[in-house]
Amino acid sequence: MRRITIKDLAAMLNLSTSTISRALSDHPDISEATRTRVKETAKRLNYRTNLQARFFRKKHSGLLALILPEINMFYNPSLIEGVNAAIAETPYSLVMFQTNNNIQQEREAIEQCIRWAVEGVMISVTINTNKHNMGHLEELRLANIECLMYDRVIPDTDFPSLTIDSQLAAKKGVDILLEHGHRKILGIFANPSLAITRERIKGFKKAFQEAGLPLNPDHILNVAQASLMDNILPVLLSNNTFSSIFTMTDELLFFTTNNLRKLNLSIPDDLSVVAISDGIFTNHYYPRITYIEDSGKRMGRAVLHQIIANINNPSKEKPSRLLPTEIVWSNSVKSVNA
Amino acid sequence: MRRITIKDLAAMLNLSTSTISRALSDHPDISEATRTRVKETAKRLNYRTNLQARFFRKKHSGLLALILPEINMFYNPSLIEGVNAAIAETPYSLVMFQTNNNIQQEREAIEQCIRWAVEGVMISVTINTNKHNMGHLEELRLANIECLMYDRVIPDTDFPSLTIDSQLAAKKGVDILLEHGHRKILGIFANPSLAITRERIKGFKKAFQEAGLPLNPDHILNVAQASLMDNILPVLLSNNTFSSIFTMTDELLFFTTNNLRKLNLSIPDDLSVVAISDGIFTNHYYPRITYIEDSGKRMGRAVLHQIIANINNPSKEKPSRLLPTEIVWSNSVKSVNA
DNA sequence: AATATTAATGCAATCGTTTGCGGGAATGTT
DNA sequence: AACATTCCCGCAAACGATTGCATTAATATT
Repeated sequence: MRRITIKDLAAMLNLSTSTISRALSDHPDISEATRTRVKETAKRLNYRTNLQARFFRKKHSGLLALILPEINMFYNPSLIEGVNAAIAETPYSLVMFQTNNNIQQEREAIEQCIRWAVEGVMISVTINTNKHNMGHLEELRLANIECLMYDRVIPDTDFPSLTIDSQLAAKKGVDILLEHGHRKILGIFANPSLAITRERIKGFKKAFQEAGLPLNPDHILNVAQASLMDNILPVLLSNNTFSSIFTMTDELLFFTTNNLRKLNLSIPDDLSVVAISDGIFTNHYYPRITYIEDSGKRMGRAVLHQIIANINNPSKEKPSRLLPTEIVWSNSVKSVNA
Repeated sequence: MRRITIKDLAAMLNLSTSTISRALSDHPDISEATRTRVKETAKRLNYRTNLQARFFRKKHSGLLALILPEINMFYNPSLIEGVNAAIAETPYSLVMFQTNNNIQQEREAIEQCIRWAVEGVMISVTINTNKHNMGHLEELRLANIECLMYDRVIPDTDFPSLTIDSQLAAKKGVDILLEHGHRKILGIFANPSLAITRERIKGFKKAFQEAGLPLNPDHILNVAQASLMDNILPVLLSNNTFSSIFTMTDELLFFTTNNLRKLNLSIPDDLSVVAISDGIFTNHYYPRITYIEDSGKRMGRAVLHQIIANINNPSKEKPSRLLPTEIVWSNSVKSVNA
């Protein structure tokens, strides 16, 4: 049973394919009468336009690509959800690629994007991608494909990007702790090769600086892999007398809470905790944690809308944007004497 | 700067497009000399085959669709990861749709699949999809598109499906508790309109039955939404004297651990716990939980390989398969006197 | 040397849809 | 009545790649 095509409809109705095509897309040239006649038999025969053929002829693909480095429990799921929710209201479809933080896989994903002639690429780069090995991103520009970096971005390039205002978010979080009298704050950060890590560390430092307080650089912990915290944190917490912890992501927060539980330390009685969080984990976890919201879902929506906007403004300047963040309060912060 | 096409190469090398095409795909008709000549200039000019055009001509799309009802922290992320990992080794690309457990969105997703002429659809249906409203799935069959249900499947249809052996997995989990002397076991299950829920409940019951033990039906808890547990569980646990808990998913386990923490009940001293789990959460959470592994990543891989196998065997029978499960031991189960 | 065989390439149609252009019939205008 | 418009529709090319078949040139066979 072959697929019904416009030709079939044309033959069946003694019309030309052009008339069928125009009738189906409500072209004013076609009379009301034949228009409904065409549409009815199209429906009756279960005709569906072949998007592959349509986009091929129209010289665009109707495809948007989402490239992500990895998928864990946090952030990326809600980002995917946001992208999917937003794309459903557009004529585009989403193709997905995962790079496993492997730059070679990232190159291949981008090759596929070019071959597919996707109209836009939303990419969160691998942990190893930087200014000096991003030739594959340049290929996108050469191929005239819009590229928008989100979350894990490479700063100071002429590719547009979309992230939260990481620096300010971190500062806000630390400010909360400082305002509650905390001075010995352990800052837990991800891999420093990530720009967002560096930005959030900057915010951490800035909070101390603007408060006119000294910062012990040993109080900044960088963990390349969150699971390493299970080794580091018990030692660190027993050798020091931190009164509070700030984590730059949900994943780090998760491992932090695990370790506090293991060490029989409770929040906020033994330690106050603030995090930058997507909000999903923090809104379900007990005890509730005060967090600076970095909603993956919102980011997903924003990224999708932005890339479509960029596609529709091929000439205009495409600036990088920083999304603002809000504090979501809970009881994970206790006041202490400064 | 237009995209380089085969025509461009042909003109440039004074060859026909057919020769270019064949040279690029190593057709034996083409001499070694011109073959390398073509490939070199193709590389030099940064030529990339237009997949849209190729697949259009070849009458297949090179697209596989993944349809999922929702994306939460658990299971689906690792399923997506598994699918992505496996598809990377194939010539296919992945398009994704999310239905938000809305059957209308599911219909639209399937419409898109047909329009795109995807070659296979991997679908976990919405909570509302059942034998009597699955007409949209029949459309796939009419369109000659392979369809494979996974995880949330509709049983007793002639669509092939892939799930774990839910009944056996649940039985295994409960057996562990029974063997450790537990008799008052709280079974926590998801929405009973899901086939996997019903299967797992069957397994729960079967464990008691085969052990020749009575089962109090009140000990089976069905929660439509996991977050509702925050209201139900405290009451249930204070009105009863359960010695252990079995949860059928990670999400239910997560809310369970939350509530135990809130109630100051510890695992396994106050309550033993066993779950069916993807393994990601359970391998990072403290305290560790003994679980029956239902790895989303493995499922993702299996689903992808299965649908490709089905595509390549259009005529053959396509049976539904049940994946086996293994127990992963931890210290979340304490022996009690029966 | 005539014929058969093989090797290398080109011709042209094709996939399903869109679209610029042109044309005939009906209607409107003077 | 002659002309200009408007309305509806068809013709045919095009998008980029693939492929059955034809064609030419080179080589082998007798």
